[in-house]
Amino acid sequence: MEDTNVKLSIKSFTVPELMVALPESATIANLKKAVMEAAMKLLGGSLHVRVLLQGKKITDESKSLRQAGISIDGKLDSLDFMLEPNSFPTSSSVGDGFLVLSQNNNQQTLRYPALSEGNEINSDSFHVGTIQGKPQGFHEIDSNNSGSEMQSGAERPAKNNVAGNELVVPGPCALVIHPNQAHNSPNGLAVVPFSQNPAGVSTNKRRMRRPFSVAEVEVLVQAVEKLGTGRWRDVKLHAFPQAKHRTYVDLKDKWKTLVHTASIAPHQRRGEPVPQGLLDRVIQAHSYWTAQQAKQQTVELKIL
DNA sequence: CTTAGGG
DNA sequence: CCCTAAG
Repeated sequence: MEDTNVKLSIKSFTVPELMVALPESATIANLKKAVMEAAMKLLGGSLHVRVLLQGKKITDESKSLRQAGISIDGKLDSLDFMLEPNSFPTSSSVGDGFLVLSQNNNQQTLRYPALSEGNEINSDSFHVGTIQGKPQGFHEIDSNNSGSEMQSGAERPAKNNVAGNELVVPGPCALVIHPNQAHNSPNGLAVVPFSQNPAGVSTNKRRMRRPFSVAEVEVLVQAVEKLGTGRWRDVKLHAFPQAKHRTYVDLKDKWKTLVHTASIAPHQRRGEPVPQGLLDRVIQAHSYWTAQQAKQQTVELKIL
């Protein structure tokens, strides 16, 4: 039995989101120190490494890489590693499902809101890096790490979070500066644990990439064939009522890419190949509903 | 909040 | 995926 080595390289680690608060009078040096302390505190605590393949977490640790689908020929679309606080043991006792990087229970507790999404993947785990496997044992890495930006734009205009029954976008942490009072701490700086955004600072975190599976595409196409391309709210409700991710805007965007995908040569397509049969249906439906929409507009003009 | 498109 | 002007 061949046992080829699956070589992987992690291009870079995105530091988990850190919370830092300090007075405006603090210096850049103070800022650096505060961030350093937050980082050290995080690393000092025990963390877990979670492995995700194409957005789905791999829970069965007894699986071999090959069985899990992490093989050279397994056209790995995206292998992700995330660091998670060792707050709540997922299920079993010790040494269970994860690799414990560090077993140090430091003093102050940096809290990371554990907002789970039922059966879905915890969207607020820390995305650390992405690795991609290539057919020939070559490996690239998704340079697009969606992690915390600790550079300049640490803040943006407040976003209106949809608070409906769905469309839940956690994003509890971000590096923010408390413009308010100077906490009483050794040097006026303080690494504080916060639950939300006390100062009303926008918590914007890019969502993790979740490539549509062929099965999902199938469902989407089915829905669009029935409902058309102008009622994404309904498409979402009919095709992905339970998927917390996959908002109607996502579905609309996916349809857009599908239409495009169907128009380009197969060799130019990326990701898991979508059956040509499905792409044909995409074109059919797209064509049909586009014409339908044109007719609608004609009617509207007649009325006017 | 939903549509509809550009970014 | 994100951002947003319009509706």
